[in-house]
Amino acid sequence: MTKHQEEAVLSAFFTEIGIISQLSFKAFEQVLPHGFTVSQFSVLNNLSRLGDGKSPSVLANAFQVTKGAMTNTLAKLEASGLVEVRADATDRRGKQVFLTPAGIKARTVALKSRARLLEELLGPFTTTDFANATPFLAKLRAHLDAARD
Amino acid sequence: MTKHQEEAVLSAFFTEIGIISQLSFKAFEQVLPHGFTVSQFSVLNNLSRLGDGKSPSVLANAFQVTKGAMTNTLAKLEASGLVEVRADATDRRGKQVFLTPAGIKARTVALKSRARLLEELLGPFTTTDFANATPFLAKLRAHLDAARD
DNA sequence: CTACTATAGTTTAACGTTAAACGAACAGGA
DNA sequence: TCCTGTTCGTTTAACGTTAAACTATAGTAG
Repeated sequence: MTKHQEEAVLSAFFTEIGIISQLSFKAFEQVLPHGFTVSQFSVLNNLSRLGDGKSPSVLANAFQVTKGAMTNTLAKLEASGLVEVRADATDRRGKQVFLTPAGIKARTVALKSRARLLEELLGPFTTTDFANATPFLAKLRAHLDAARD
Repeated sequence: MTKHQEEAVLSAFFTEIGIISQLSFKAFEQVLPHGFTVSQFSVLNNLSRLGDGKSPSVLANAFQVTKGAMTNTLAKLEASGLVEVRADATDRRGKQVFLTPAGIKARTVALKSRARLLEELLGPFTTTDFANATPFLAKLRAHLDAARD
């Protein structure tokens, strides 16, 4: 295989990845309640799955987003009453983010929408198709994450 | 496999896709000459590979982007002298986009940067790994593309 | 204690994008 | 010819994001 052909293979791979990412992201966003973004859902989901009380900067790190972006996302969530941001008692610079009952409810509703969407995205494929494809992607993601300077 | 587990499989797959897309996109952008965006490169590359003289709306469609976004991208490319936008003689509403010599050169330079980057992204994997993963992704992409209402 | 450095969160300007409204030009049927 | 609807490209406001500057607090070495 020539250098040029190898390049074409990688290029095709990343092109497909990019398009799938864009299409699935948009599809998810369209299924969410109006004005509710994927970022906001992701924060809610993270707090619910992994526990709340996290600081904004920890969340920003988890989602590979700047602190400014997280300030914005949390402000929206707080304005919607889905999250409560309290001062950190042990570090007066810091804050802690907690889910409200409304936030928990909003998350479960969004989760159901996502479940319906995923079923739709499944299309002619089987769960096994996706399960088979994932390990390589996970390894690749880990490599890219580590190689990021 | 329970409904919940199936959901987790799909969710994990799309999560990996999203992260890989974001990381590789950013890596590519960082490697491009300053002020040169991936969108701009993509247009140049499309015109070079598939022939120029295309209209802005055809390009907007090809990249799944609004016409307004393409207006913006083409304005930047034209301001940099990488592209020439001419009125369409047969349809006075339309325009046609042509590569300039500088545009062709800029594309080949960017292409070399991309080749170096792809080699880096290859990491511990082989070209075959990517080649094996691509067909499923391509089929999935086609499905998502078709299912998009 | 005093500096110095680092970290938490906010704010600002800039960017690329979308959605929607718009004028101009085309296409088809009455 | 006129009407109706469609398409082309641009413009505008709004959005979410980044990068960078900034304030306030914390940690640490002298």
